[in-house]
Amino acid sequence: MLLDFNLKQILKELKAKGKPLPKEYLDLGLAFWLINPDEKDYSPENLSRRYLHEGFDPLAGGFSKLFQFAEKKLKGYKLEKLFHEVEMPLVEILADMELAGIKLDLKHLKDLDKKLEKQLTELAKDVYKKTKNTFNLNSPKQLGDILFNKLKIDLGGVKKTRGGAISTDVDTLLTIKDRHPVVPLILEYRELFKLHSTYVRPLQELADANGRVHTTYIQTGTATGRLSSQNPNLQNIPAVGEWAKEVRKAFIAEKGFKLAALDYSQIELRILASLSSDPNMMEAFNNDVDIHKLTASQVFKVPLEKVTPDMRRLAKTLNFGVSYGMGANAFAKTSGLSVAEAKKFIQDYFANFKKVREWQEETKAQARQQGFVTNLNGRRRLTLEASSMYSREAGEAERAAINMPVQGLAADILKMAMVKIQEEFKGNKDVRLLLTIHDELLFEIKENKVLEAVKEIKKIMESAYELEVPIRVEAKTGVNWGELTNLK
DNA sequence: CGCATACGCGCC
DNA sequence: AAACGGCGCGTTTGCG
Repeated sequence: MLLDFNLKQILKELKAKGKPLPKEYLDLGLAFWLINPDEKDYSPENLSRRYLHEGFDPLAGGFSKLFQFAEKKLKGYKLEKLFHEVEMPLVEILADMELAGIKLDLKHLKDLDKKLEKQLTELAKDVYKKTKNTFNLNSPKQLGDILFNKLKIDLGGVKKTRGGAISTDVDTLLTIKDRHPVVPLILEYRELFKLHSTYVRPLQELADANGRVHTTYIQTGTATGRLSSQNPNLQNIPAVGEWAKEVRKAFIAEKGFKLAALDYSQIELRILASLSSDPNMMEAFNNDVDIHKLTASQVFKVPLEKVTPDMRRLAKTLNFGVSYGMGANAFAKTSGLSVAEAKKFIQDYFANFKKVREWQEETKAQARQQGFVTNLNGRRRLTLEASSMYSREAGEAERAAINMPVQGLAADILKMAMVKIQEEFKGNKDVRLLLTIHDELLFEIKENKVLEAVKEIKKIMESAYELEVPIRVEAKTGVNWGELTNLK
């Protein structure tokens, strides 16, 4: 039995050298992450410091002693199954995904790069002209000074930052966009600069000799059970808007292959329906009704046919917000309603989904009383601040507490599906899992195998876990990530 | 000079 | 005045 930290890295190195993998291995960092996922650092040095007060010196006894210590805790917390059957098998899967990487259309990126640079130069020039000033457009401080001190734009409705400065974020710029002709230019500059500096430019630099980029997944990177991705982060590639589409078009399939994206439809809301056993919400999913539309019809008290796109959009915000514990203030801000109206909508929402509120209240009580919450698989997270005397702190912990069982189970379901998919397609060179984006898996599949493989993957994903409502997966395919089309 | 922080923003 | 859960990253700015 090989016990170590960073086993993914070890496996990657062995694979790269064509050497055989150890028969049995366990990752200690992962074990300790399951025990307490809120630690930032899962190195042996830090764990030693962290657990010293329990009369234990991990470094003294070596990794074997350390694992004995972890094993006891995993057992006590009923986390062994998650550890041995989900997280550990995932290590090699992630290693393979990282080694595979995803192919980039470097020519497309270069063209995009040029277009963005040209646009940015023009926009900046225009901004300097309209403000009669030359300054660093990327400095919120300088920008705020120009907009509100030099141009004396009205401050009505403009908020302050944490540090007390006048905010220049998108929300602020949108509220003042009709107060001065330069503001829309700044909004556009912001959008394009972000795309260029965060995506288009770095991606080109990170591509290997075959034009593929290799992310690194951090398996101990979140407190809820999700994965995170870094260097580059391929879980936050732009998805909305025309420019975003151009960026996504740069992610392509190898010659002879196609990309296939399979994503869980409304997985978190399905989980919420299931956990709360809310009859109303369960019925929607059992009957395959559009949940946002249904919510709209109930909150607005109109028949389904009378739901307008605006009503649906509002209901969608409500549906998402509720699982995060959103209050009237935040809902008002994101929906454009007044706080009073927002409050009313949230009330109506919970009147319709009574059991959802009950479940949330029970979970918050648990968080306060036991100091931790768990999801259906035993995945746990400490919630010590839930009983804080500071209401802001307690509120934050409560919101995290009601979110974790939902987000954490969604993460588990995806991970369990990944493990099953790997078992099914082990050694199959025609089907490669490339990326995971929380509720979505992106594959590269040999052209003539796409239909067959996608059908099988979809089946596995939809049956990876049994909820009280059906789980649905949508599949899309195409030659690049920006132009995928539905596959049914 | 390097480093940490503030700010802002991309995704689910 | 008042944070909506989970992340990673680029740029600016101020500090040692």
